[in-house]
Amino acid sequence: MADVVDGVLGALADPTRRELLDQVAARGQATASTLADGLPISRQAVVKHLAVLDSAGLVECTKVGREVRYAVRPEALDTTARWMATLAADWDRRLARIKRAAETAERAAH
Amino acid sequence: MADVVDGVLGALADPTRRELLDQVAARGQATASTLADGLPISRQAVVKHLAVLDSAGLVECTKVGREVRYAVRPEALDTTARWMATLAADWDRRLARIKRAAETAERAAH
DNA sequence: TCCATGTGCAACCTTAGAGTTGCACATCCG
DNA sequence: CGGATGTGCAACTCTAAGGTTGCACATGGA
Repeated sequence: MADVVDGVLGALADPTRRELLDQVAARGQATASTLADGLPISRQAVVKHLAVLDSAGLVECTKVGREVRYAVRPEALDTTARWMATLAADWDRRLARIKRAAETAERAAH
Repeated sequence: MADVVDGVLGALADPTRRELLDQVAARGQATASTLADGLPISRQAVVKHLAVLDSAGLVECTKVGREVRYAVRPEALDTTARWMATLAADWDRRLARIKRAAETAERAAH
């Protein structure tokens, strides 16, 4: 799971890749050429981004004739969301414990 | 919220920063010098990472005498986790709709 | 007061990655 | 078949980010 999270976080760090994901999700399917039309970057740049997203498990690609269609894949994103939520909850628990300990010490000081 | 998510994703993309967050969370409080002792990088590198984490809202720092203590702050992480979970759910809905449409078309073709 | 400890600041090095361009290769269609 | 369209591959540029080092500036304690 750590590998998945690592890949997803690395992939989502780039705003352009998030934009690409939004586009692909909105269209259901999309090719690198089509996506490049709607962005201020070249097709090759889009291809590289899609490769990163693919190795992170965020998209999958299918060859249809001479074109390659990309679609979104929610599993890795879901895994990462759960990891993050768990981490946040863990932090909350630790902070609550620390606060409690501080209050106890405070009372003892009086 | 987009700003928060952007900052958090950028900050969490680096493995060293995730390690730092783990350390800070585990200790409750920690200084840059202390953290640097347990990592193969210099104090200055740690300071830079903590600055990134701070501007992402993932940690907060307090000056105590001549030292600066860092602590974890869950809000931004929680916000990002929710954003991500919502996005994953959105993708799921879209994919389900597409699948349904495909099956309907399949039936109609017979 | 003097020294040790902990930070802050600034200059510098190095590399990963975001982006580009050019061209070759495959596939569809008139 | 031959041209148009869509990809793949490779070399190249450029900037930002991670990391280091050196030194100056505070603060606590003997």
